[in-house]
Amino acid sequence: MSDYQQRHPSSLNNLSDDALPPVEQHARQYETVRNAHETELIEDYVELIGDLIRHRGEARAADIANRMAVSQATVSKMIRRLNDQGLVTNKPYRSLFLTEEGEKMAKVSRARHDVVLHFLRALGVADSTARIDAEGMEHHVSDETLSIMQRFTEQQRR
Amino acid sequence: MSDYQQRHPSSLNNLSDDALPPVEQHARQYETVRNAHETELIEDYVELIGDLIRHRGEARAADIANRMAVSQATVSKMIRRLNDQGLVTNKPYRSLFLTEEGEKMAKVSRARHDVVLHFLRALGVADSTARIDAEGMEHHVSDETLSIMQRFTEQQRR
DNA sequence: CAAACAGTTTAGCCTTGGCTAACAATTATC
DNA sequence: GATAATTGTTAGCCAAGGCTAAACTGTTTG
Repeated sequence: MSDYQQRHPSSLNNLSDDALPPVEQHARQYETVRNAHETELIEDYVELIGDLIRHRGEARAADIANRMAVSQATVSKMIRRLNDQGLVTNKPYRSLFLTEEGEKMAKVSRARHDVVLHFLRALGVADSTARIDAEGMEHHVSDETLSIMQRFTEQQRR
Repeated sequence: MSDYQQRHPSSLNNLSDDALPPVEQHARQYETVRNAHETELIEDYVELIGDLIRHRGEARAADIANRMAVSQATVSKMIRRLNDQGLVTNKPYRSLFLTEEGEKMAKVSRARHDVVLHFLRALGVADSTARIDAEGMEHHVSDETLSIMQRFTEQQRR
C-alpha cells in the first residue's frame, strides 16, 4: 500500500487547497454516498406514492410513470420490489397502498424533502431551482445538517 | 391519463403540505437527478485522480481503490471507461494522467466540492459531517444555488 | 538473478434500473 | 354489450457498477 499518511502544511485560508482526508475517512465518505444511492430510488417511489395518495386519493402506476418520466414497465417492475420489501400492497390492475412501514418511510422522506426545500428557498434560491436541487440533495443530507437547515429556515422567517 | 392538474388550497405557512408540482416539472426534477447520477461517479473518479496527483505526485489504481473502498478490479474497469471518454491516459501497469479535458473536469468538480464543503462549515456543520454531506450533495447543486452558497460563505467569514 | 511480493488486468458473475414489444385486464364509449 | 382506449404486466434486452478468482507484470530483496 503506497498511500501512506502525509502531513500537509495547511495555510489558514485555503479555499481551494485542502489536504486529502485520511484514507479511512475518505473511504467512509464514498461508502456513505454509495449506500445512499441504494435506498434513494426506493424512497423516491415511496414518497411519491404517499404524495399521490394524499393529493389525489390514490396512486396508480400510470401516474407514477408520468411523474417520474419512466416507462410503465419500469414502474411495474419497481412496484414488485417495493412489495417484496413490504413497503406497499397491491392487487394486480388496482391502485397501490402503503404498508405501515411504507407510510413511515414516506413520512420521514417527505419531512426531509420539505426541510431541504424550505431551506433552499430561505437561502434565496428560486422556487423551480430549489425543487430540482432538493430532489437530488435530500438523500445526501445528514440528520445533523438537516436540523441546522431547519433552524436556519425558522430564524429566517422569524 | 388520469393525472390531471388540480388546484390545491394552500395555506400560507404549510411546512408539510405543498401541492404536487405540475407533471412536466415533476418529471424534469427526476430526470435531472437521473442525469446527475450518470456523471457523478465519473466526476468523482476524475476529481480524486486530480487530487492524488496534486497531493501525492501520482495517481495509482491501488490508491484509488483504497480511498474509494472498492476493489482494484472495479477501479481497473472504471479507468478503461475514463480512457474511452478521453478523460485520462494510462499505459498498462503505470500510473494515471489526466487529459486536458480531464483536468478541466477535475477543476470544476473540485471547485464545486469546495464551495459546498465550505458552505456547510459556514452554516455550522461539524467538519467530518460536512465532508460526508458535501461528497453526496456536490453533484446535485445547481449553479444558481452554488453561487448563493458561495456568497453566503463569504459573508459569514466577513 | 531468482523468488517473493505488490500492483494491475482480465474473465466471468451478479444486481439494479432503464428500455421496447407483446399481451392481458379494466374502463369508457357508442 | 361489443369494441376501443387506457392501463398494467411479462418477457427479454442492455449498460453500469459492484464483486471474486486467476493470470500477468513490475519491483524488491535474499
